[in-house]
Amino acid sequence: MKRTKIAHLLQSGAVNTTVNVRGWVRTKRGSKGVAFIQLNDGSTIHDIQIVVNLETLGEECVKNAHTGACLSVIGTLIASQGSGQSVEVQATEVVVLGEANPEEYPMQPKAHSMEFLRENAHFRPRTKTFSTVLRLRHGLAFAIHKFFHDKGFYYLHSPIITGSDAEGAGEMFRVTTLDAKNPPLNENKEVDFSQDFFGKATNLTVSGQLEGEIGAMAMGDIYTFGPTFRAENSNTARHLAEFWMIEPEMAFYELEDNMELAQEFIQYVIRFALENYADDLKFLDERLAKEESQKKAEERSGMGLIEKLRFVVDNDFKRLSYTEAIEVLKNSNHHKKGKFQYNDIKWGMDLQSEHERYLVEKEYKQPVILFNYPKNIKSFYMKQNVNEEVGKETVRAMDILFPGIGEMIGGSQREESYEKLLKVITDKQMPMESLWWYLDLRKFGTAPHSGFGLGFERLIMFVTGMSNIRDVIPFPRTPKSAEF
RNA sequence: UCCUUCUUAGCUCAGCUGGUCAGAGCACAUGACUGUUAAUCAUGGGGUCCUUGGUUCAAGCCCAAGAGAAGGAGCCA
Repeated sequence: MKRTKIAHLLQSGAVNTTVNVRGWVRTKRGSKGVAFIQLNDGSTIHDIQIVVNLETLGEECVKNAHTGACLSVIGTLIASQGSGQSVEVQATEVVVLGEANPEEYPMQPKAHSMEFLRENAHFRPRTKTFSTVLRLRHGLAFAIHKFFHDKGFYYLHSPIITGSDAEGAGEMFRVTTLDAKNPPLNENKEVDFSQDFFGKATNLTVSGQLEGEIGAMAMGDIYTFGPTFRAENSNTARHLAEFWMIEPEMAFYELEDNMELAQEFIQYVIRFALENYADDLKFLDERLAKEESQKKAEERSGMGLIEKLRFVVDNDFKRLSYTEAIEVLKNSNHHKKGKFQYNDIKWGMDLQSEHERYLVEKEYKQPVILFNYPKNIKSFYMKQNVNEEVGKETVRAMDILFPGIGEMIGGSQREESYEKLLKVITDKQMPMESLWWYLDLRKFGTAPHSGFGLGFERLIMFVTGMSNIRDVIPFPRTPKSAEF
């Protein structure tokens, strides 16, 4: 008999039909004559209740239906006599496809700590919270493709292995087939990468942006969406060594167009989640409310998860130039009372996360777009603003800051002038030879263009309300941790 | 990488000033119960107190080193 997914079963409500459901046991309970099994197959957050009449079917058939076991159940979908659910399956046949020895199976029908679940990442998707996160992760990925596709953007597959070491976004993972114990050396006693697989030193990509610009300078609007890798030894709830990034790159976009697109994009995908994953979000909303109620009053965010998402969808993000932001910080009571750890606020400094958090969480209480940053603290490829006083040069960069997350998006208008870009590269003593093709884009048919990068996991964190980035990716990669 | 904290039963944790301190709840097993919703009730099994070394008459508790984890910082997305 053909299997019906639980999501479909609950939606159709076709009572008095015979169905076959298959899934994993959440809990089993019951008395002498009847057993109740909560079965879940991942298709929805909701379980289906299986009712087993032990007198007619015998106790043996559910003896091994412990938490975690996989079952195939044939039965009749009926209106439930109980109050916890509207329909249930009155079983006529229960087959245990895969047992789960309760003495050894680590998952239990109770709340586990997120740490424990990370250590059991192979069973983690069987929990309510994590399967909900995974459904939303899928939904958001789909929404991202839909948003860009509907706008006429092309999905460009930037390389995972890169020979370019000039992206400057962070420490890189070396990719090599050379013998780690005994690598070939050149005259200078350095590793001779000319003998390596690619004939040169290669790494895992830290960003697809530079390749994205190649796409934009021919296809107009493109986006990349793939894994990126940073070998930074950062141990925080907001960083991963392997994470997914979305990087659109658009020809003929100025910084303002870039900011507009970024806001529209975030609002679109969040609206998509609200419209298509209401049940999952409701569960996360309640979960977060429970968590919040245990916090001290001053640490509470004051808004529920769904409320927060609606707010972001319905309101324009606050736009603020870096220079204005410095003024706001300087004039804040927080600063005057010396409450910032780095309280010496002056133009030209890189904003610390406490400053960003103050702006987003205390001053404006909404997403904030900061733009026009000092040239000296930003990347080489960003376009410089014109007519500025000496020592106060800025570039057309923008960051979008989110409450609880920090930087969600970093982007800029790119320098399209060959001469200006060449000068910056020379001044910064960057390796010209690996950037020849990047410079060629300016030499031949250059155009104003812009783009940004969005950390997919940080978006998922915001939408799900999860507080640790390791809990929004199936297989987190962090320093000292690559199990599974 | 730095700072702080943590590591006791399968899980979540308690364990006071170093001296009946090997404990609870849940889970699990067995039994009871005619429809349960984290079912309930009774009984039971279950421990390298992270590791190593030290102090002490005596260490789960104090000290040192190591391992792992969490939170914060830096870096960033």
